[in-house]
Amino acid sequence: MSLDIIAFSKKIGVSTATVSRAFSGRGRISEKTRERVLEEAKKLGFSPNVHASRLNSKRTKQIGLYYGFSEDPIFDYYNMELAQEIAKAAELRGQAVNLELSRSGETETNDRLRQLSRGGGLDGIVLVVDGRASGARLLESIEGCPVVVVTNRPWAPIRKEIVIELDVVSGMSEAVRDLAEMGHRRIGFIGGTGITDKLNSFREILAEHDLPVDPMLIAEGSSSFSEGQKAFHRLAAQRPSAIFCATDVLAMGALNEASAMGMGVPENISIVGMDDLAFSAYTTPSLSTVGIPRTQIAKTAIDSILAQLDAEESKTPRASTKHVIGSYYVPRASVGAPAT
Amino acid sequence: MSLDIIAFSKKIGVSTATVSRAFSGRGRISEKTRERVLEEAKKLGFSPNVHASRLNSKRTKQIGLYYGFSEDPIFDYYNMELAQEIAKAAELRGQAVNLELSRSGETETNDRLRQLSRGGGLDGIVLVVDGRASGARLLESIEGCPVVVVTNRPWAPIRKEIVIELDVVSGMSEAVRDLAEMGHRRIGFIGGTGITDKLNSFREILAEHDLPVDPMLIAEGSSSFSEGQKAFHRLAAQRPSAIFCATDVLAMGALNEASAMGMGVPENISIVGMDDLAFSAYTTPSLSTVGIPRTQIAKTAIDSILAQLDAEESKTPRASTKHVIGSYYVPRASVGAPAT
DNA sequence: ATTATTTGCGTAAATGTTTACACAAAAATC
DNA sequence: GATTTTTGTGTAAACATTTACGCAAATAAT
Repeated sequence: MSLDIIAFSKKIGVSTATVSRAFSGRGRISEKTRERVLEEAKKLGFSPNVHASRLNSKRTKQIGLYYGFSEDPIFDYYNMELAQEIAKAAELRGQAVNLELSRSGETETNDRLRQLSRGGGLDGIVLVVDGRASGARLLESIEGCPVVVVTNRPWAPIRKEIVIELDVVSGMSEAVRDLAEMGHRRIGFIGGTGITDKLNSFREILAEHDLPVDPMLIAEGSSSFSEGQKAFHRLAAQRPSAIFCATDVLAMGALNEASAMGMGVPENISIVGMDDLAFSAYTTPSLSTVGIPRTQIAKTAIDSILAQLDAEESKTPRASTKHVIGSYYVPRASVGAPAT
Repeated sequence: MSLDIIAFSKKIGVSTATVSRAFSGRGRISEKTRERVLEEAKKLGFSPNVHASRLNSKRTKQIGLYYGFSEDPIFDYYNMELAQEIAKAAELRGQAVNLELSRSGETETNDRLRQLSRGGGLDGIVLVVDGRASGARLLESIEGCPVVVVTNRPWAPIRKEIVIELDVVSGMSEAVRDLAEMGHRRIGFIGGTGITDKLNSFREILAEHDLPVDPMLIAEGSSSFSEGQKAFHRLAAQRPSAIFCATDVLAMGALNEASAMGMGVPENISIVGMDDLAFSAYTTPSLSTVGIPRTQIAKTAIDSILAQLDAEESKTPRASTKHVIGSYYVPRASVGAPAT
């Protein structure tokens, strides 16, 4: 069918080695020959077969992106935006991204990860997890290629993995300080299941600002839009002056319900979200939110993988490394001074 | 490093052929041996090398997803949601998705596509394009693997490609009919560059409903949120009773500006978007919108590729095929009867 | 019980590259 | 001008599988 390297090299009168060198850029080859080979290749329609190529040179130029969540497979806006950044960062380093959403069950995901990591198909794996336990089990299925674990929970190293720990506290602190300085005293919290960490951080931060932690001002549930509506409805009865939501989508639910209840935002109540989704700038009023620099997460992840590959090649011993990425606060129109 | 098939097969006392058959499921092998091999593999930590495997069996189980846009590389919410659906559909068929966002320039994208398609690294390519010209050029770089072109413009076959043409007219018609029946007469349009097709369709549909097409009620620009705000501001001065936006993001800009101008939606003005993003249900008020079934696009795309591969294998002659996928209307809170 | 068919497995020849090694020609050094 | 070094290219051995083919054992047909 399509030309192979032997036929092609014969046709243009050089050896396969020369052709290989022309394409890979590795090895010694004169600039003139190189150009001629590439030109002829374009003319005759030859491209080297990637599988044969990868069978030898170990790098595959592919990075796998996996989401291992303790609950149902989620691929929400936050993760979509993160995936996009990772794809961009990978591309800048000449890597393609192999995207696989969560498999049906944990066993399947484990099998798949084992297969992929050991099979040599990937230069590295970026594993985004939310829970410690399930994440750890997934990690154990990965063997023989660098892994970066992106997590929002504290993570003690299991193997030699690279950990990117997302720290929401810094951004939340900024947000709470902002609210406190405006005079807010009764600040509520709408959380989602599995994100009790955020709630704990919230409590601590309130305490630091000498603000009361009223259990009646705390709602937990899933992190869906409708949950945001319901939770807001419950909490509003307690007359908080501001509400902190664990995700932007929850915050949008809250915004929506506020409007339905005839409460003006921010005149009657201030609302803060978390995630800094692109969309959070598009709500009415635009949503104040706490975000984690996704571009930085992505860049760190990809760079770490490539660095680890290089280290492996030069036989440098490696140990688990941790990067902690902080968060920031974006004040927007959904926050204002409390009604007096 | 990790076990190869020769060492592994020797260790468990079978031939490499048997191991290969156990993993692939192809060829003749007794259930008992098969199970034993797989079990031992798990125990000893063996997984077949994917590159060596793919070098022989032609299928790679990877489908490439590319966005070829005439303008700057865009990977907006709409395309993210589409990508997600494609990844899901692929996964159901045991395919992984190789995601590459647009390269910096068209030449680079072309080279990359040529390399990937001829290199044998992909079972097929899904090419999402917005313009006819650039899409056609990209398509010409693809050789030697099935392609599905997803387009919202009329597309005449170039090679033997499969075309998925998205038809927004059906959904827009529904929407306009709904507005007309409610009594709307002055309906405006906010479009984006490169989507004059939608505007043309809009004009035709209005004409069908004997509604006037007032050029003062038509705004064109980019399809960003801020453009939506600006365009709404201009159009509102002309007192339309409803506005049709070419994308949901434009519509969100419109919603935002309406609120800023103190106009109630839908009491003073109705707003309809297009894309049916998940987020459009989360706005305040929730956004009526016209969508195209993304799940169906994705399923059609993946199935078409696999069908084409099968056809190739059995040497069935193939011709270009076109699937036209219609749109639907989702009425929500942003639409109501016009003020009398 | 004999023959025909099917089943299970091993042997060995692809698969299409890369790269270590060898070697001549060209360039640099003395 | 002779020797050393560098450069450019070719030869052939990996790389780790799959699969066509062959053959014995097991099963089915007569």
